Amino acid sequence: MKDIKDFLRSNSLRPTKQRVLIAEYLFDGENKHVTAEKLSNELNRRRTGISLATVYNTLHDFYERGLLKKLSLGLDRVYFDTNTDHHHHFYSDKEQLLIDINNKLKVSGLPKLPKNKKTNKIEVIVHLDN
Amino acid sequence: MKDIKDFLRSNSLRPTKQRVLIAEYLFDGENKHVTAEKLSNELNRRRTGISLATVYNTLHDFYERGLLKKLSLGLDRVYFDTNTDHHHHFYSDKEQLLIDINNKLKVSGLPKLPKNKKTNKIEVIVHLDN
DNA sequence: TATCAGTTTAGAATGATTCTAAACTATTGA
DNA sequence: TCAATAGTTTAGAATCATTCTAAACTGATA
Ligand SMILES: [Mn+2]
Ligand SMILES: [Mn+2]
Ligand SMILES: [Zn+2]
Ligand SMILES: [Zn+2]
Repeated sequence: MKDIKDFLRSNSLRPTKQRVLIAEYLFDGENKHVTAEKLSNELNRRRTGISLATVYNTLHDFYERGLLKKLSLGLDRVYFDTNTDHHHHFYSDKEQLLIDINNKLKVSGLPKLPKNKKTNKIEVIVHLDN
Repeated sequence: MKDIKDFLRSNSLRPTKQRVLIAEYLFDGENKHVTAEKLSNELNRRRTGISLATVYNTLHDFYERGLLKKLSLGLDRVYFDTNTDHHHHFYSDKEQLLIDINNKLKVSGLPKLPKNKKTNKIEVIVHLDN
């Protein structure tokens, strides 16, 4: 798609066929939470022949351009989030469940910050069971 | 210390000299956030000769007995928290900073839960910069 | 004190991620 | 058009926190 190539170029990324295929999947309109492994599986399902190294490189490139958010919620497995607005999550480690909370959550009652520190962002994770 | 041996026994843990030394350090009255590596370094500083495997085993044993909380905040490194009350954190990945928020935070404006799910706990992480 | 379940330990294994360095390709200026 | 080059892809090695293995050790019990 011409659109996706321009999208990549406008983010200082050469529109290689690998990046085009990955971007087409990730930015198809619906928000996604993917791990490198899950994305790689999906790309294999599509017979793209894209290597796992390229999946990692591309996710990292997109992240550095601000096209993805990076989530480190549980142990050892990084999620990349196509929803780059500030938002929160329902999360279940056991069920590999990750759902956006786009509502305006409000967190009140915070104590004063440590000296010489400023808040970067407030992250709310609603851990689910059952 | 007799107290610590009883404390361990009352939690179905044999008071070996390794566990006694680790418990003495962890439960000395001030709340701590330790990684296996940081705890191992501290124990080496004290010339205890406790192996890293035992540090992992003991942290895990204490966690299973509910004597520690487990925190997976950033990438790849697990923190164990001697504060077992429900609480939140100021956190800086870059500075390895982790400070308890014991105030009664309030989170309001949550949307309805996904079907057939219930909230286990709400975790608030205030990410700090600078 | 003998027995045995529980514990400790060194070292191997695991697994997500990063690194390396060689082959490949999109871009561009002549 | 196309050579030159900077950027990209890739297989496989390396990294590193953590877990596993299985053999040696020890606290509890009778
Ligand atoms: Mn890891
Ligand atoms: Mn790991
Ligand atoms: Zn999200
Ligand atoms: Zn804490």
